[in-house]
Amino acid sequence: MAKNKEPAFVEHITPRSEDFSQWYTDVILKADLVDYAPVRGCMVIKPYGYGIWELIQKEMDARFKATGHSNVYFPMLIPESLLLKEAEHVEGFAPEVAWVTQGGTEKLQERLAIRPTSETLFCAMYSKWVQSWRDLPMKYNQWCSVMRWEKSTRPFLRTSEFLWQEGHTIHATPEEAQEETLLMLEVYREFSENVMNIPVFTGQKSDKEKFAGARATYSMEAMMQDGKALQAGTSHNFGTNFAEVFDIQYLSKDGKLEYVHETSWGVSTRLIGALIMTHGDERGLRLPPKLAPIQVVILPIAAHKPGVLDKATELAKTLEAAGLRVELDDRDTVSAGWKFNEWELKGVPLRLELGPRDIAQGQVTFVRRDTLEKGQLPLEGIARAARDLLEEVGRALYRQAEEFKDAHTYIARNMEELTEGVQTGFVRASWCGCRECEDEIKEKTTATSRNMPFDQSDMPSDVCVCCGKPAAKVMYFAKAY
RNA sequence: CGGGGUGUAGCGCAGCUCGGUAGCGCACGUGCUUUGGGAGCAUGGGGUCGCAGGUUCAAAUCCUGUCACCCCGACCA
Repeated sequence: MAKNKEPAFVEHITPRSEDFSQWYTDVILKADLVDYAPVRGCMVIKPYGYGIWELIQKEMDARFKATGHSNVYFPMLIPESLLLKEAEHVEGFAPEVAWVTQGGTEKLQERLAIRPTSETLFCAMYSKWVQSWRDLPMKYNQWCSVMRWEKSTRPFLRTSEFLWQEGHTIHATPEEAQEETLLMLEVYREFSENVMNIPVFTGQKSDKEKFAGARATYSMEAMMQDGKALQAGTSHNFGTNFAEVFDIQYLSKDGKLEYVHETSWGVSTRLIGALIMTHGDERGLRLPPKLAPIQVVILPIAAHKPGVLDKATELAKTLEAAGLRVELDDRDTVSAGWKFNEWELKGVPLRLELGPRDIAQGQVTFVRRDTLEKGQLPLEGIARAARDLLEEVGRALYRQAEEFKDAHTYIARNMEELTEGVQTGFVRASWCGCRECEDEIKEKTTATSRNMPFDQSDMPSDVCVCCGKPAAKVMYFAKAY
């Protein structure tokens, strides 16, 4: 057999190196994460894809609770008058709002927006609920879907309706609100690195790129394997901007009426897109162990031979008892070779093969999805060994992503270097801070400002990469999804 | 929104130029043989050709419109 030929399964997925976009589409469809819905721009998230989202929710929600937040549910419809209250906010979202204009057979007196985000609704309710400083802070979160009438869509990255969580909090002081804003960004960063195994750039957005109605927006930006940026989570500080418009006031300790300071923060099913584009390879998905709906797949080999299936079932039970998410693939309708490729496409982090030879020697054959490294483990103590291996897979995925990120992060001192850098990655540059330069950079390179790192100490240059005037900030630039 | 492409069986495609009984591979059903990297043979089932108009004795094929999806741009927290 010709060893240098590509294996047959490669024909089923467009090579990642050849066409990254098509590869992405092929992988999500073939791994059975989503399907296109009959509604324009909408997708159905299928069981395997939704399983990933459920695990994201579970991990994320525990972190929200641990930082003192409670879950609530707000309606999906927003009266037009409410949405129109904050001018900057409306301007930002108006072009992509879907409207309900009729109820049953009657035309509505006032149009209702299908929520593109819920700041205005939260504000309306907060203004009813807050009386005194004793009511503060209020720290709520909701898991829901929102709708934005996007012109061009891609599964998980940009769809008309998408699932997310939106946290909305109000505080007595600016200091508390800022602390909350940065705390939740930190929650997102920790989650991304430890649960998704994705390194991120955290920092503050420019005025141009900040959220409509926010005083300050912070983001985490992840680098995809084509070098483009994916905004993976945002945290906003509104100051008293919305409070003044919606009249959210409280009576302070010394008896004065004060406006509350408000924050909001969110992540969405876009994170699943980030997983795919960060870790995926030519064979398909490589899921981080903490988010894999199936962490270990067990393949009985020559399952018709006596004892094999029993032993495999026993192995599955042992691992399940140890708290692992296990699938025993005992299908007799497809060959072992087929199963190998299928589970690799679906990104299961660890595969255990159990055949007559393994059983005779009291061992199991393992294959790591991240490296495809193959070896043997004793059946004795297998649960512990499997758990250790899964942890190592997670660490290895992170290391690999981090190496890629570091190798594709460049320093630019002039426009030539910036232009070249954003072709394959992120560019760290000094910036004067003015909108004109940001626009010019986008015009010339199609790259946008991503965020300004918190550590501003290491300036690439003391003049702006674009206009040559004195530099004010270190900014990352990249092409973005 | 602009440029390019694609819609024919569950999936991948051919047929369209030049109108004349709907095809192929995979998958699926049944039987036997197989089983450690995408098994083999035999046999069988499945399609208002994206949708709507039009031309014609006759349309998957020609004409008009429309919808959806993919890629590249533009736009966009």
